[in-house]
Amino acid sequence: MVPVRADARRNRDRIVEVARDIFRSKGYDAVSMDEVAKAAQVGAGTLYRHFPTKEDLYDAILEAWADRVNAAVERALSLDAPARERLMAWLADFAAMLTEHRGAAARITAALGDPSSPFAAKCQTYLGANERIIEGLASAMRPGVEPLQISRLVGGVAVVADTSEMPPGSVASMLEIVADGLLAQEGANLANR
Amino acid sequence: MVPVRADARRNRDRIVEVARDIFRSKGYDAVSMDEVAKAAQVGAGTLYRHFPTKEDLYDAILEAWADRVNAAVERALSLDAPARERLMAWLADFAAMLTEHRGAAARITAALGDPSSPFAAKCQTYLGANERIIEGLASAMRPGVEPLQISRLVGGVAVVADTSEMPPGSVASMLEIVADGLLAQEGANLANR
DNA sequence: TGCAAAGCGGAGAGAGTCTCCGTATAGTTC
DNA sequence: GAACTATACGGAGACTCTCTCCGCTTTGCA
Repeated sequence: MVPVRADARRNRDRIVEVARDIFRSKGYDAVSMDEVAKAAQVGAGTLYRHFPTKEDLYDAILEAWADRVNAAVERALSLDAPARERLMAWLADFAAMLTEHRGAAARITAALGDPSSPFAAKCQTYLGANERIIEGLASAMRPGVEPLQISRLVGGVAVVADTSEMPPGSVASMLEIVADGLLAQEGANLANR
Repeated sequence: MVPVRADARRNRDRIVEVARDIFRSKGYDAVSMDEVAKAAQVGAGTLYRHFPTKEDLYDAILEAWADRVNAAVERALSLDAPARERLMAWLADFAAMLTEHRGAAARITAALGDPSSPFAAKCQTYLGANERIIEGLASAMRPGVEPLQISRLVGGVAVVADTSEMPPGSVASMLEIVADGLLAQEGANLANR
């Protein structure tokens, strides 16, 4: 086992903690690495040794994310409500988590199909969550829907919400359209075909 | 009326022409303004006098866009086919136009609610097109759908498609889900509620 | 206490966007 | 067609951001 020097661990922890606050208050794109280094009182070299890219740093900040995603799935599935309402609960929770830090939704969603991304582990969590949703609501779900599709649809809505200064409620109404699409049964709209 | 010097007009036209090719081959983000200036054989100062920002330059490149958007609407509405098919024709055309230049979908979609954006005029075209679609397919359309909602949903799908290296067909299947959501009638999924 | 090995930090390379301002030229006036 | 002025040109460089290199410092073990 490789020993980790105490100063290294201390610096790493302080960087993550400080960076989390800065990202939350200013958004991903508006934060420079120099700014993080200064705030954490380390040199740029130190920052970059711990986190080779800005995305790696962001990935470390999202450490606890997986747990929250899984909790949201369980919460939605365990609701005593119709399938549509449970689906909406999940979609809304997930979109909210994606837009928690400005600029994050686009990066995470873009990484969905890229195993080499620093966010690959987060994406697996995300895809797994949607897999659970599809299983849990199987009887009501549109036939043939895949986790990747739901992930991308909600990701797309989240990206737009993130970059558009939308009034509250707008996101929800867009998600309702997506939800209805995801629940559409064959022949449900036969009259329109 | 303010006279326009011949050299100025010549340069402006050449810049737009050259830039269109470069953006098409490399994508918005991968092109630097210096590169455009060099290719158009003008100095950086000249480029920036004609187009104060990179987005202004891009806006000029999209000059003929409005016509194509409107043509796509007319084409979709005039199809002799069920509403769902006509809606899909439009959504697919529009998503394709948005992803024509890599990086453009995100910028145009983000500008939808921002009247001060250089793309404001393009956004009006886009919103107007969706207004026509809603009117044209009114009887089949989900009650209460607004142009801004469709614009953002398709924009979201386009952004994801643009940043994700998706296999052909994936975009279409996501748009089908959106289309079904947009056509969902009250009570259509009653069994799930 | 001594000494590798690991870690630190900041100057600066490289890439962008965009500005400033001295120079050149188009178009008008006589 | 020469002189003049408003307009346009061009490129050096200011500023910002990500990320690297390498001489110096600190840690933890013997």
